[in-house]
Amino acid sequence: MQDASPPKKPYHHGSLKEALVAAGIEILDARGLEALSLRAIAAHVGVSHTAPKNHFGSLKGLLTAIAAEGFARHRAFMLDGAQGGDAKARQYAAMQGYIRFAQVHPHLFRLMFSPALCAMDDPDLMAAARASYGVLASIAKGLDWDKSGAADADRRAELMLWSLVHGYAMLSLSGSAQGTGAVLSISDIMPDFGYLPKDHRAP
Amino acid sequence: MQDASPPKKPYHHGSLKEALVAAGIEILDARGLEALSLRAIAAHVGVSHTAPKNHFGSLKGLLTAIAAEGFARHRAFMLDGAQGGDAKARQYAAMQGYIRFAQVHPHLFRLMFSPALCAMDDPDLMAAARASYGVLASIAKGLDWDKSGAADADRRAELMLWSLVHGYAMLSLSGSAQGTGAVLSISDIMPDFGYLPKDHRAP
DNA sequence: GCAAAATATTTACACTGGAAACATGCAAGA
DNA sequence: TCTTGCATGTTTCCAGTGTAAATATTTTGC
Repeated sequence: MQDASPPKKPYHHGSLKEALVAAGIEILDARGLEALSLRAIAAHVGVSHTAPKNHFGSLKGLLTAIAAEGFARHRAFMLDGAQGGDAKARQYAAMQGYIRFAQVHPHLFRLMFSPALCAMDDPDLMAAARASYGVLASIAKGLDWDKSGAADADRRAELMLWSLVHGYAMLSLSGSAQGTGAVLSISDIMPDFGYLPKDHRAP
Repeated sequence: MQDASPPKKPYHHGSLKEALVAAGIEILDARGLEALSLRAIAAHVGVSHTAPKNHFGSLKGLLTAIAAEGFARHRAFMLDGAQGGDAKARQYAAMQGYIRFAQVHPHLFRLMFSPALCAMDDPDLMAAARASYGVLASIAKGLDWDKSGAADADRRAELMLWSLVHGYAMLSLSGSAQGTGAVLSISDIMPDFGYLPKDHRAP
């Protein structure tokens, strides 16, 4: 009787593919993008620096897989804390989750939007990114922006919301916005949410 | 009788410092970030690959200078086409200029907001970035956002506008937003400007 | 003119990602 | 059981990178 998990069980290491992605995220969080070399990731797992090639083809392939996993966690951040709340609470949780993720995983967040490092046309990455985008898009409807009644009003409202939140997150990481390093709040850029409770968790 | 220009006139090359920055931007526009190596820039100017060290200290120093020049051009893009117009035309020109710059110099634009590549605390870079930000901030007042009357309403309106425009520009470069490659318009994310004339110039 | 400083080159080194040849371990078929 | 085939990793090598140190060359100040 075999395990019910997916049939692909690597031979030697056990599950090198996932281990490499996990190691990449650990290094990214601990030491930043500069330290994220193919050799460093491989050494962290305990294999030679050419082992990843079998699974990912090249460094870009590995970074793409890391970014895809990043989008999955990104989505989880947005969904976290929104279960069982009303519409407004869900809106707030999603937007604040977007920003909180960028603060907790700044280097991973940048990697996820760097076409020079990731293959943006990778199917897995696109699927993960779209799933993450879907969370934000679903709450855009309830914001009641763009009351023009135009045919593409929904799509435009999504793009507005995404641009606003993404821009705020990016600027805060670039160090151009502020130097305090304080916890960012969506209410800084959305007056409508100014009355909502402060962050319910530490950074 | 000497020239009235600033006293610092380099000795051998004539003006290596500026030539290196210009070469860097050329390579960036023509071949992207991956091709922007210290050796490539030096070869483009015709000096050894260690020559830049005398002027910039390290690659990071050179990239920082390139980013500073980028902010200067960025500011020029926002001011371009806004001379003599009314307030609304100036608002439109600035925002559209912000986005158009990101489209014309995508790699330079990314570099300007990459703390891993530039020294964001460099005085020259900070001054150039602040000057560029000032253009956007000056038009934020006229947009009449955040009518809450709060003490920091102005600063918040600036941050909102900046986040919105910057996020839109960044997302369009990441390839996550759309695949058409069409000319971006600020009216895509600002319904208020939907009635304004289309771009008055080709991309 | 001469010493000192600024500017640029040469050389060397540690590091990177990738390619090729080789070794190892698992699966299935005779 | 033995053997063939394939997926998985390692070893070795290579071109390329940024940086440091020693050296050469030119310009400036006196």
